[in-house]
Amino acid sequence: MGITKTDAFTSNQNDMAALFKALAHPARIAIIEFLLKNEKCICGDIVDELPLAQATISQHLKELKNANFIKGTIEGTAICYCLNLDVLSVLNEKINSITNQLIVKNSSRCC
Amino acid sequence: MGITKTDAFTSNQNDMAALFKALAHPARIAIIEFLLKNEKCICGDIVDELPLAQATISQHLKELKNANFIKGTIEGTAICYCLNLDVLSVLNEKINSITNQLIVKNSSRCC
DNA sequence: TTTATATATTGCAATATTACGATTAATTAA
DNA sequence: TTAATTAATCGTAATATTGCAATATATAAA
Repeated sequence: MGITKTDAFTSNQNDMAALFKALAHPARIAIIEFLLKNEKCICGDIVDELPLAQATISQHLKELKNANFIKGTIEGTAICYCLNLDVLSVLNEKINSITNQLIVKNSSRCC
Repeated sequence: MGITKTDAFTSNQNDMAALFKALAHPARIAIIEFLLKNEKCICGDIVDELPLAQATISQHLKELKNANFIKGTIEGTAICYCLNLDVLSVLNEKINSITNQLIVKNSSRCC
């Protein structure tokens, strides 16, 4: 059906999936890497950097914004987008937690 | 177009996006959580646990397997699926790296 | 006010994903 | 061999995503 059975899963499972989904496209990874290495982080710069149309990049920025990975402030006609440390920290901790649980459990693994 | 411009991005960007994509569904998060807390990890058990049809779960398992998050060994008529620590560690390090870069940079942030 | 500049939104076509019933394949038990 | 069990694959319908041209919106400069 192409539709995810959201109701069938816990809100934590849905939230985690949404975080990963926001990062599940190379353009959005590229945007995050670009924001990491640049002080100035205006949409126009990203359009110059990536081989995608302005409308497409605006769409990817919107998805990253919806997932709270980035935040934008208006600077004249331009918009300054920056990474949001909070959400990245949350994601980091969740993956750390899974990896650590697995390391502990790994002595009694079945495969 | 619904098609991602894979050629336009670095292989590292594509690889990272693929890892995140494999985790971008609540059912696959649920499968990973299930494998984390259970010693026995056979497909049938997951079908009992999740409110999805066997064919659907098999598909999700295939995606996790393709991304190397899980590995399966044949046990009689059943298949024993387990988490692959290696890939989780790689993902963990990548996110750690991004988060740490951002923490260092955060003193001079623009937003 | 008019014009230029920068980003967002809309509409649409192409492709991908999700879900499931039905079937197939492979192994075990009888 | 036959029947039972388990997981993978196929076919298909419904929905989502990606990408872009065109347009809209909003601010700054002239």
